[in-house]
Amino acid sequence: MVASTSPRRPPAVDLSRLARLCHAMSDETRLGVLESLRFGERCVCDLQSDLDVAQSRLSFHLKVLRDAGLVIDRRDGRWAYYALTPQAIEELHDLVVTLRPRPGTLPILQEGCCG
Amino acid sequence: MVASTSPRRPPAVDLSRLARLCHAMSDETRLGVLESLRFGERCVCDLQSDLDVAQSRLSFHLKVLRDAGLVIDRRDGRWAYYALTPQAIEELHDLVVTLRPRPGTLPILQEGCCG
DNA sequence: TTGACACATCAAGATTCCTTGATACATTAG
DNA sequence: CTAATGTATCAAGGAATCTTGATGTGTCAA
Repeated sequence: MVASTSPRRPPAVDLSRLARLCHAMSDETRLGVLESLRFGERCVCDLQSDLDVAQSRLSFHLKVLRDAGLVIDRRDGRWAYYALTPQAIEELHDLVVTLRPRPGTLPILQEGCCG
Repeated sequence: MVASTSPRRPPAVDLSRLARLCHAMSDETRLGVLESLRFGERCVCDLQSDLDVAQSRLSFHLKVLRDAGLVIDRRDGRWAYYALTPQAIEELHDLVVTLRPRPGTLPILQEGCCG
C-alpha cells in the first residue's frame, strides 16, 4: 500500500488539457464544424458548403480541431472525411462536470480575508 | 399556433455564446481561478497566492471571466471577493451536452461525397 | 490627514491567432 | 499523359490576446 497524498479534495482537473480543448472550441467556425459533424461524418467539401467558408480557412480550422483531438479524418480517394472523436467530447464533458460547483459548497462566503 | 420552422433536428447550439465561454476557459490561469473557486468564494489576494501570479495579471484574467459571466464579484471594504456563477457552468455543461454525439448516429459513414 | 493597502486600469511590447491568396500534392477523369 | 479536382500547407499581413510595469482609486489604520 502506498502512502496517499492527502486526498482531502476531489481530483484536480488537467488544466492544460482543458485549456487546449477550450481553445479549440473558442472559435465559431470550428464550433460550426463540430455541430455539422454531430450527425455523422462529412467530407470537407460538404463542410465547406455547410459553413460557407473559404477552403484554406476551413482546412486551417480542421487542423486545429484535429490537433486538439476533437475530430479524426479519414481519406478516401481524393476526398477527406471528418468525424467527431466521441471520447474528446466526453472528456470535455467530464472536465466541465469536474468544474461544476458541488451542491452545498457554493454559497460559502468568507468572513474575513487574508488571515 | 405558429408554423413550426422544420424541427427535424435538435435545437442548434448558440455558437457565439459557446465560443465566448470557451474562450474565457481557454487559458490555464483562468481555469486555475475557476478551480480555486469551486469550493466557494475567495478574495483576490487569496487567489493571488493560490495561483502565484502577478496582481495586474490576475486582475486582467478576472475581468475576462467576469465579462464572460463565469464569475461574479462582490466588494467589501478594500477587498473584492469572487465566486463562480453556477448558471454559467451549467450553461456550458448544457452546451457541451448538446454537442455530444447522440447514441447511434455517430458511425454513419458517407458512401459518396458531394452528390 | 497621511500613509499603507487591495484592487483596477492603462500603455507598450511581445506573442499568438486568424485570414487570404498562392502554391503544392495526390487522385481521378479524359 | 495531361488536365481537373479535392485538400493541405505556406507566407505575409492584420487583429486579438497576454504580460509587465506604472499609475489611479477607494478604503482603512494611525
